[in-house]
Amino acid sequence: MQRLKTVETVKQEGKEVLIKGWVNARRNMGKISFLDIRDRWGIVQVVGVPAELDDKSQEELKRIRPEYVVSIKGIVNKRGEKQINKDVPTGSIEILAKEIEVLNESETPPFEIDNEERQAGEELRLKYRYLDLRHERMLKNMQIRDKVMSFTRNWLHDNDFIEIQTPILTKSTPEGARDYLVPSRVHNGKFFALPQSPQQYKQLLMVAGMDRYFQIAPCFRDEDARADRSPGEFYQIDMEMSFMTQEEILDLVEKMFTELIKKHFPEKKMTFDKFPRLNYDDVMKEYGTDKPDLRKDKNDSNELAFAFVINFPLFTEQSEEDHFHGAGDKWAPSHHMFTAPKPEDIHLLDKDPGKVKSLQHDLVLNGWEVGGGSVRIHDPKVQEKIWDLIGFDAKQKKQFAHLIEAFKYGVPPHGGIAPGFDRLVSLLAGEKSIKEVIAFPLTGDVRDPLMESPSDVDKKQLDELGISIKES
RNA sequence: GGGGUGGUAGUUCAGCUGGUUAGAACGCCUGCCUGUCACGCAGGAGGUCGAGGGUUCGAGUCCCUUCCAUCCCGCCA
Repeated sequence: MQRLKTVETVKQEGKEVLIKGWVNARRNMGKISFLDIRDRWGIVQVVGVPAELDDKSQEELKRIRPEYVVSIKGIVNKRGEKQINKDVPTGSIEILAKEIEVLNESETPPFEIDNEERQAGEELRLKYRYLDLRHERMLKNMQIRDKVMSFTRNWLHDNDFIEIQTPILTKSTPEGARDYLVPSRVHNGKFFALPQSPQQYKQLLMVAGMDRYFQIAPCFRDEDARADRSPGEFYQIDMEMSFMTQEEILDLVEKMFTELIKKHFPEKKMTFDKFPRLNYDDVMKEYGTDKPDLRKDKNDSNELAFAFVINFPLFTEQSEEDHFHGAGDKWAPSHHMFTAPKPEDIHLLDKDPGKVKSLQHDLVLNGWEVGGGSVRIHDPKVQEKIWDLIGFDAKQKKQFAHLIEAFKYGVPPHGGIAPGFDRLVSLLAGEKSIKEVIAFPLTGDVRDPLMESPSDVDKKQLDELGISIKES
């Protein structure tokens, strides 16, 4: 006999069914007991009456405790008028048990799984994440994440994007954040870096003629965590397109997210049908931040106020001691060094770099930055000029020689955007912290209490890598 | 690197200006209960008050040191 999902039993009135799952609750009334059986799809009530059970099943019924894994065969009965529970999808029926088997016992969990108002501390939740994920809310968050992931994939495929995996072991370059480094065994003393974003690869894919690329890309940055910032690793919906203007890129992103909300989140209210395109200068003046919360009701997590911020300055000025990664001048790119200046401002690069606006665009949602991108530089001469302005020396330029080399061979005008996947899902799930939508997140101080990583390694491993560690 | 907040039962927390035997809720164990659905009722077990030192007749409470957790700033092109 095939097992049914708990929620499917509601359609099986009068029939014999087999269900398997966890004991969510047990209510013992003396001669009659009720069990709430939980699986990924929901909960169904099982009625245990000794007279209906063989000896073995009676014994099994007695020993059942919460979180035991059980297999139950029984008849689906309609509940009496007074017994109907409107709060549960399967509340109109119950299963009269005929055979009960305990498939596995469970120790008492270290915290109450189903207690919304008294939730365990984060350290404990993460140490026992597999129990924490049994919570209805966490299951829902994983399902939302899955929906956003599959919708995005399908939508982009339907719109002529090709999904391509770029390397995880790549090269450390003087870009924004601190790199995670991976020592090379074959080349002792040299290191791979984990990608902060597939930025250069996706631009090279445009040179390769892929036209429209995307990847749900893992990104790694060794910077400290925040509520909206996962430490270590996170995902971006990384997109790059050839022959597209900035406005065409923004239109496409707007269309994708509008259709996502319409299809999977019909309960959400969009503040703007057409995402406003806001000037950076105006936004800073009016809201004092480049990621304003534009909701009409700031407390309504069902309201979604998407907007684009454009016309960023190409550079930000920086102080003497705060040089851009050792580079020598006072200008740092406000987005990244591949961002194109607005064509009409190129003449200002020599005279007044601070006045140059760029083709950068940010996507903001309810006060969070949920994506950034730009139209890129595709003229090697302009790229060279940008590097000079941020003070790159010959050695630093050489680290990007491959890109300049590639740009000699017919590079199309191109640009892209990378919406932050985890942030987007957090906002759609109504969660304040990004950790709530990641199955196994790291703690704020970059640990995994479950696996206990990072960890020590064998001396033999270190020797192979040519690494010695100071004894403390 | 800097700052805020916290650490008391398995969990979430209360515990006042220092003063008998450190409490609550939930969870757990035992018993009773044939219509519950977070069942109910009766009883019970469970604590090195993060650790070390100090002040005091007396410290969960005050002081010092230290460890741990969590949030924010810096940082995150």
